[in-house]
Amino acid sequence: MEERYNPQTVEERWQQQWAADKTFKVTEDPSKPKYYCLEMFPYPSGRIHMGHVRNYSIGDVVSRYKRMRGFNVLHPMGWDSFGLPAENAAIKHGTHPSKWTLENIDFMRDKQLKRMGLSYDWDREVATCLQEYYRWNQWLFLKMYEKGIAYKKRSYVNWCPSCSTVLANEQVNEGLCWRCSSVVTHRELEQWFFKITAYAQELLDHCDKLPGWPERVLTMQRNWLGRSTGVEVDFAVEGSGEKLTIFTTRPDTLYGVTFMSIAPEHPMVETLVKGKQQADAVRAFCQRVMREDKAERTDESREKEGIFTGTFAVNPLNNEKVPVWVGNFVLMDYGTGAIMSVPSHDQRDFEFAKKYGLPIRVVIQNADKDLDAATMKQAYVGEGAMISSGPFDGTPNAAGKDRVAEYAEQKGYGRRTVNWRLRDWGISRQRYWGTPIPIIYCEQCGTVPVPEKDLPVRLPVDVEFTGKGLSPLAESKAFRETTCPNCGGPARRESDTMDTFVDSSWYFLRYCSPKFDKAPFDKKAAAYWMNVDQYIGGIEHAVLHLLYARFFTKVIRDLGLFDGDEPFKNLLTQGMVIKDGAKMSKSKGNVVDPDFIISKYGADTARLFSLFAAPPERDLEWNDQGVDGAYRFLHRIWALVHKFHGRIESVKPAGREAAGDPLFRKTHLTIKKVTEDIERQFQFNTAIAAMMELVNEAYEYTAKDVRVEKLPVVRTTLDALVQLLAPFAPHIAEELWAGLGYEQPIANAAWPNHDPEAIVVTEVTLVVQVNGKVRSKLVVPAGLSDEETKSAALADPKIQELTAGKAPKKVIVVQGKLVNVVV
RNA sequence: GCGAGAGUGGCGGAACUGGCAGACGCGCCAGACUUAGGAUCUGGUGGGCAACCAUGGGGGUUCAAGUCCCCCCUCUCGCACCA
Repeated sequence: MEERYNPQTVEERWQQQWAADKTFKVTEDPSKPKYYCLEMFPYPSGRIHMGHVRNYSIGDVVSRYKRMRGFNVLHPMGWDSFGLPAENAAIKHGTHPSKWTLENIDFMRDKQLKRMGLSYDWDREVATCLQEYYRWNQWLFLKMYEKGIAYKKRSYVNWCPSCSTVLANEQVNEGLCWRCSSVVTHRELEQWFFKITAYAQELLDHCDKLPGWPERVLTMQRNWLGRSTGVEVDFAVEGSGEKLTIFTTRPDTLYGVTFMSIAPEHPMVETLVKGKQQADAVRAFCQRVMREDKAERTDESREKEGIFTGTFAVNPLNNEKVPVWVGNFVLMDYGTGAIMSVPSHDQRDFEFAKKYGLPIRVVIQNADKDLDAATMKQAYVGEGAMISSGPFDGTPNAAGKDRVAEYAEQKGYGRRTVNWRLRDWGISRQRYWGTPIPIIYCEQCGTVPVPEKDLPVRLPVDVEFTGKGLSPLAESKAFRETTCPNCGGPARRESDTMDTFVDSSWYFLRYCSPKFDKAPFDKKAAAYWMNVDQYIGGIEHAVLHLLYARFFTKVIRDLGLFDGDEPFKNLLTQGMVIKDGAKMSKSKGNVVDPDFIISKYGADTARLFSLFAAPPERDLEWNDQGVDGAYRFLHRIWALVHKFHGRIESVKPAGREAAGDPLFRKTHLTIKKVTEDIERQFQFNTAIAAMMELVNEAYEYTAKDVRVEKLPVVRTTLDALVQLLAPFAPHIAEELWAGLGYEQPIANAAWPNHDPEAIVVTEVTLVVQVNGKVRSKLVVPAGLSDEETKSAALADPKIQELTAGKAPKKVIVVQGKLVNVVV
């Protein structure tokens, strides 16, 4: 054993050893409890960043800890390797996306992740851009197509002009592209969708069955799903046989309707304006609104505008004629794209009515009975009794909702419905570097799925990357032109690729049997390993990846491939790594390079600091001097072990006879504390602090020469310390373990248990308060009764002096801790 | 606006069912060893001379409040014309 800790040599040695021994290779073993620990796999951008270091350090502690506790731990890693940056690099530098991506993967695996000493089973590595993986995307797509879950439709979609592709709703934030923050526009296109809405109710219900998920993620998912119940009501359009159907959550206000509003995209616009004098003005209005980009369109502060179509519709409840308007705030893709407007009880309608001089009628009266349409300053949205509502007058509006709904259903012009904010997932991408959608268009046979035997539809390599015009696939004649699998006639391939979120929606299943070639995964292997016991990743995927993965799991279940409803039992969302109060970014110049830290201090220090500086869920403020502290701590442990190296290997650890020895006691307390901190929501920061305390105490204990009879205690302490350290700083732990004379790697050693007998106390320090203020402390034997404790406290001279002989009003005793004398 | 989370020394953060606020680390101060120290070790370190005062602010409950209750302020994140 070297005198001084040298992380570079130690780390290299053990990384090679683990690789040579295949220490972390696992197979299904029914005799052992399994544990599946997973960190979100990275996009191979070329370099890992501190967020990755933190993410994988957390996962590695969990995995190594569970291993030491006797679990058969599946801990895999792979690459989310389809995506735009590869294609952009191709356009800019002329490197093929495949070359760029595979080189990045090699670099990140061999030069970065492997240098971190992570306990992955590298034999299970997957890369989504390889046909061995993406063929199963295509296979799943075909199964979903058969079941009607994958379908094509023409609709208005989000278009990012910078990425030149369509985006799903989840991928637009405040009107901006999630990836490049460009302003998103609208386009009417024919696109492939996954019917995630068919699973909306189940996705919502199962939110209640995920107690291991952070509440805020579940809240975000519930909000995103956005279930609302209401009623659809048909209004007859005057002068035509057609009807206009609206959706409302407030059927209790149906008698207050004074006009209607429809979306500019509504298919009935043309019918409504036909032959009217304002027809051209309405068409122009619709055109203008539809040209607006998503950010403008959904800006809440935007002025509400509208235009009368010239046509009236009839409210079926009271047979009143109300004008039909087109409103710029009405959304085509929510509800029916048409709404009834009740200015008295809806703030938006109120403002709209005031602006255009439309009538206002109160139909819910408040408790003070002072609502008056003529004097109202804003809509009244509270509770009250229904008025001016025909047969429903006097009904409390809450009950009225149901009564009106029922009435409308009976009369045949209304029905109760559920509406979701969630839209179907648009998965077509007009880009090259993704999974080709396995569909062929035949002039004769129409849309024909690629037969399963013809999978995979491979991405052609010989395409051009110009960054202009259509995507490379659409421009490639060789790819596009094909024959119909049905009739053999000329046909054209679908040239869109799948959203890369498809890839990450089931990769956790692929890890269970990554080489399986008969199906996406081996059902038996998945039955053994699934679910993921602990999933760890960033909060930014709260409603993207995490929702899609839940959806896919249910679809895969319904395809009969897997028995389970949910993929991830427990979810840990780690905080960001920040520096100088801001997220690390090139533009701010506050990026800390993991390679630099690892080269300078070693991976163990990098891991230790990223776990020590904050609890995992919170943001972590990077501090270069804090890293020095972690480094110093490892040096201190090294020096401690080295001090006894050579004369302790043959010493047996202390047994119960050592009870009462302060270091022995502290050692067992530390085992208890570290174990509890890991079990209790992964409080790694306090677990490490506890180890530091033990080291400090061991330094004190061994400052002078240690007598021979105390060596067993020292042995116990050093053994435990190294075992506890092993999941956090595995390389140095291996080296020290060997230094203590062990021949088997600590990666396979057992986690220590604390001995309850060893932490029993014989004396306690009693805090004595007078009127709630600490006035004295005294050491008393443990296990005193309340009465004995009280006497001991009152006998204390300091307390006697303060109470001045007066009898206390009251004495509170907290056994073994505290006495409060109230005078 | 709605929802969630947070506010504790110079800094990152501890404090489990209410029971010694500030564990542990950084930084800082002093000392030791040193030609030297940005290495290492030892000690000290919330404020105040003190009584005392201190967990965003103000009330309250309690023998006792960072922790429980009420009101308010600030910050972060998510959602936000969803009818």
